[in-house]
Amino acid sequence: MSVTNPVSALIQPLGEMPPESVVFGSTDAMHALRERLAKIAGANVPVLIQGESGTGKDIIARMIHVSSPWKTGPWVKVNCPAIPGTLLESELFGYEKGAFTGAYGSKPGRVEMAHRGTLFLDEISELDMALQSKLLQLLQDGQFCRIGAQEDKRVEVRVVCATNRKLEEEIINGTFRSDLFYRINVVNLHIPALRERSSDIPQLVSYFIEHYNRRFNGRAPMPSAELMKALMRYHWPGNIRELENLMKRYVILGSEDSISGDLRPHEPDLFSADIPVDGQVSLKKITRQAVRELERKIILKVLQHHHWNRKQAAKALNISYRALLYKIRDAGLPSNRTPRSGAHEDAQAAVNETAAAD
Amino acid sequence: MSVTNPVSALIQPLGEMPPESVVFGSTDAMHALRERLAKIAGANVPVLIQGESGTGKDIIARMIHVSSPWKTGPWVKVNCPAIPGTLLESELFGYEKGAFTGAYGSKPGRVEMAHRGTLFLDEISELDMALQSKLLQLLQDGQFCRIGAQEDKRVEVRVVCATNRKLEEEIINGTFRSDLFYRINVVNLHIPALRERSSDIPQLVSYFIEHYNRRFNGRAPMPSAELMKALMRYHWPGNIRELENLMKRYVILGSEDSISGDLRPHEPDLFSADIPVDGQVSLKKITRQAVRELERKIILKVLQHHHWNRKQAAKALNISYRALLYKIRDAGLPSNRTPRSGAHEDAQAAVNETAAAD
DNA sequence: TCCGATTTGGCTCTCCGGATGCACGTCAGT
DNA sequence: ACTGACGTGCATCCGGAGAGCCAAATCGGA
Repeated sequence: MSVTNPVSALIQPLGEMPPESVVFGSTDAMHALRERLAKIAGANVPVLIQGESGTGKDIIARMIHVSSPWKTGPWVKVNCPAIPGTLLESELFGYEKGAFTGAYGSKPGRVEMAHRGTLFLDEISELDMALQSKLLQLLQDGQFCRIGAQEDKRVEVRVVCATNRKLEEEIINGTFRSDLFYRINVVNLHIPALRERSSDIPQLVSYFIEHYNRRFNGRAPMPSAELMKALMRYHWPGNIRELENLMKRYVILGSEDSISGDLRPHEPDLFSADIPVDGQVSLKKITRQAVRELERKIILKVLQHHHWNRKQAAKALNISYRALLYKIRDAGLPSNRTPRSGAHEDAQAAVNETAAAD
Repeated sequence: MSVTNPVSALIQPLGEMPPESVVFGSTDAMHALRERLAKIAGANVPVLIQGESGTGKDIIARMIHVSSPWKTGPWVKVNCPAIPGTLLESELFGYEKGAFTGAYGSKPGRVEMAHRGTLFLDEISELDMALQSKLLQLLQDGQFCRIGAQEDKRVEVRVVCATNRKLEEEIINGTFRSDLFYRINVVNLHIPALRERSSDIPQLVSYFIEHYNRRFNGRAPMPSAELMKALMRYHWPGNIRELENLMKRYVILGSEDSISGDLRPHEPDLFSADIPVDGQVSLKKITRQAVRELERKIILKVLQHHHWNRKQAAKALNISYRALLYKIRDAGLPSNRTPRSGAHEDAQAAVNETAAAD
């Protein structure tokens, strides 16, 4: 999982991908995933890949590409959060001369570049509303429009999206369009977290050690049984990427001690709202958390209903304006929001276009 | 003008539209809708289409267009929320050279492009007030004015609007002009949600399966009776679009298991974040209620785990013994004593009995 | 039957988090 | 410049949660 510059490097070195057996391991869930992938690769339908950060979503996406009929076509990856709002649109859809100050020439967007190939949108949850709409149109009828252009263009692209968040929640929060979700969620690949398939860890470990031994001319031996056990017990918040980096360090430093310190055991999950009968769990904290959560949902809903007019919302909620602000703040909701359409700040970027949704 | 181009794209492959029988199904409400549509298509009056997201408002709108006398004219669709505020105006009405910085040339708007054709405004509730006014003028006397232009222009367009919100409420909220509403609401087509016409689902399912079998060279059989029942029970928040995508997935993946997981029945969440949109229902009350509910569950569980020993339970919950008693009381939990040798005719025992004992 | 332990309810008192009102500054539209 | 909505800081106030105390009820055991 070479982390390259998110946007450049269009045609990525596919050769660096680890062999299939390593990617998938031997867990049931991953077997199912592999089969599913084989089935869907050939059909030109959008794919949504969901999985925690570091689970290798980009590798899966690339595998979809190379096993599809468009494998000879371009492979274009766009890492959405890496590009600030306004630029992302021009990056994706391109622009015509004079579309905005500084646009002296015209430029094709990534979407066009991906014609007859695969367009991979990483972290799609980060797209702002306006771009979501444009993307939706692209998915609905294969059309899009450069910024500042008069007419629509038509492309054929296979779209693969990835995210590490639960889009369902984003929809409830109002930060993701539900119609876009239904559109990209035709096929859903959920990649389990590494800790959920710890039986694959030995295989991965040996692969990485071998790989880095070769690359660094190392002689690091297989880890001891105890260390392997520790590796399997660890909960890997960074998933495979973390494992890979740890193995890299192990090979370079060459001693087990140098990494065993990082494997501190399973910290107590503070957010498990469930009712852990066993240990002491302050009821206060749980209820507090729950109240926050609930308030957040309600406030969000009411605010949306009132077009983010806080005064009205506060009145509707029967709390003081000031209190609502408090709650909004510590609910982590956007504290500055232009009233409509969710699109803020960019004065003049996005132009044009029908985009879909009914 | 280059109108033809954008519009060429807009003259969409209507061939891809499902046959009428599928769009409408056999529900009474949809029959009525079809008749109504036939009646109004020919008259040059504005139409307002209301229906949840994904119910196929755009298809209906297109059907209006193709069955109207202007079917040879352009079909122009504008998705309002896709375009941030200021730009939408130039997009809709066009601008003259020099109207604002960056306007080096003049540009016709979508309204002009739709001359002698149909203009479809999707999600019209997202229009801001200023544009609502301009649109109102257009509807009233067929005139509009490019940004920066001196004189008005005149066009003949059939205007069709769609929204998934209740405009009546928007009016009350002051976010939609009532006069515009009356103007576009001359004919009102309300499209029922899919869940409200579940008897159409089998027909739709078979249509989609056939369609996608053909497109993907699939061999997916009709779903089993149980699956069909599940499909009809599901509440389809994404309406037809969701159904379509689910069927797509079914055809591609080829197994019922691959989709049955998505049909989980309408679970009302742990403590649902429901209602408050309607009237002003205080937030406090709701949260209070929710907290009670949650506390009740937790306390019950902890108590059971501790064999109804309140002292231990209180300690486990990190609250004072006394406080636990309070909570137990106003959670309506059995406040009786060791239920063992009940020489006591407690009204509400019922619960514990067997539980305690040791 | 009596004594101590445990449980429970009722009653205050205190304390703190959250809610409020007010003042002031900012920003955008007019 | 004026207005209205929004954001922030500050002093204040309120109510509910918690703690402490006491009395009554009940049980176990002698």
